[in-house]
Amino acid sequence: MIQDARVLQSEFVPGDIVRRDAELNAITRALNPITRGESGETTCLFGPTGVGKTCTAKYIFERLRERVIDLNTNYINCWEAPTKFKILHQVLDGVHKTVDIHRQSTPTDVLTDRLHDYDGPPYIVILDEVDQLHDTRTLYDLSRMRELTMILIANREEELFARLDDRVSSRLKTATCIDFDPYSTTALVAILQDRVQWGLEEGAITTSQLETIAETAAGDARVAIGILRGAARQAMQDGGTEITDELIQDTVSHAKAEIKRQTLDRLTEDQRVLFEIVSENGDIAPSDLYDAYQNRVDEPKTNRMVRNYLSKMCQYNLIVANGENRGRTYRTKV
DNA sequence: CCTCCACTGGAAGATCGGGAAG
DNA sequence: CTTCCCGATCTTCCAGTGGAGG
Repeated sequence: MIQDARVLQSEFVPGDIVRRDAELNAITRALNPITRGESGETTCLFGPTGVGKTCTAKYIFERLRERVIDLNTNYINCWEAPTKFKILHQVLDGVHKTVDIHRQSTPTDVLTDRLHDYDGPPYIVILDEVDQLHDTRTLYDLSRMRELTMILIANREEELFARLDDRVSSRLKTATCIDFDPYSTTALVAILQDRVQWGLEEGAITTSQLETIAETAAGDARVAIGILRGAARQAMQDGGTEITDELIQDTVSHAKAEIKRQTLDRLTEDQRVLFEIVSENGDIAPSDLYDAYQNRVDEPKTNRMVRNYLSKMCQYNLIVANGENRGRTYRTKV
């Protein structure tokens, strides 16, 4: 039943991007100087998860590599490497400038110097989830590297720019910013159909089933593709040749649980306890939250550290803080 | 209006952990 | 092995904010 499992992975970069023509054109225009061997404009892609930001950026990568012979590219996820050292290290790694830097104890100055010494062909770096960056001055160091073109990907424009210091934001003033809106149900169906065409045998799934998937995914293509993949995999294990409605229902709830588990896996033990407490209590005041946390953990971190955790989890979209100062309460998102 | 105080988040310094040099 | 150095993490301290209650 499954013809090509690769296209059922949400990370798969399709040969054609469905329904993102305007965005593609804008990015292509910003990066056009690269085809002449110059560096392109810094480009920022904003939008919620699963709207095709990463996919579109990677697609552009591929197209540019076809047209430009001398080009270095690199994809960095700032969630996985949020510190200045790791980011700079990975950027240098993309142009093989790190052979002699193994130790963590290399001062970041050494890395910055080496960035500035780079005089190779144009170099494009995608910084995904850039709002997870610990030290936004890292962006300043990167923006001073002349041959480097940055594609920055983040959830919300305001939140990213609010965290930048003046030097960085003035550098990014001229950046091309592109907002990605959530997909409509019909757009999601079109995306799924594209994948189904390459990935599944004919007749394996109906259009109305794709619509069901698209509706539950609520604009998030990653979720939609995840459900499709799960249903196809299960149908194959069951030895069927088509996907039934019940199977879709099962997979939908399964997929939701899976996504939640993955986000929670990215948290530390202390953060997970905090998340549990918040989700058990609905709306909870900061002091009550900290008391509960102290009771539940053997070696509680300080109140200040807990506040760091909470603001981090707000950034991760796991919880929301309502109100300022005294009136603040926390609750889980969604 | 004024004072109190729970809460936030910046800054600075302490501590941890890992890799390298001696 | 010890010592040193780095980034990362955590604590300590504190100024600023704004709602509650006199």
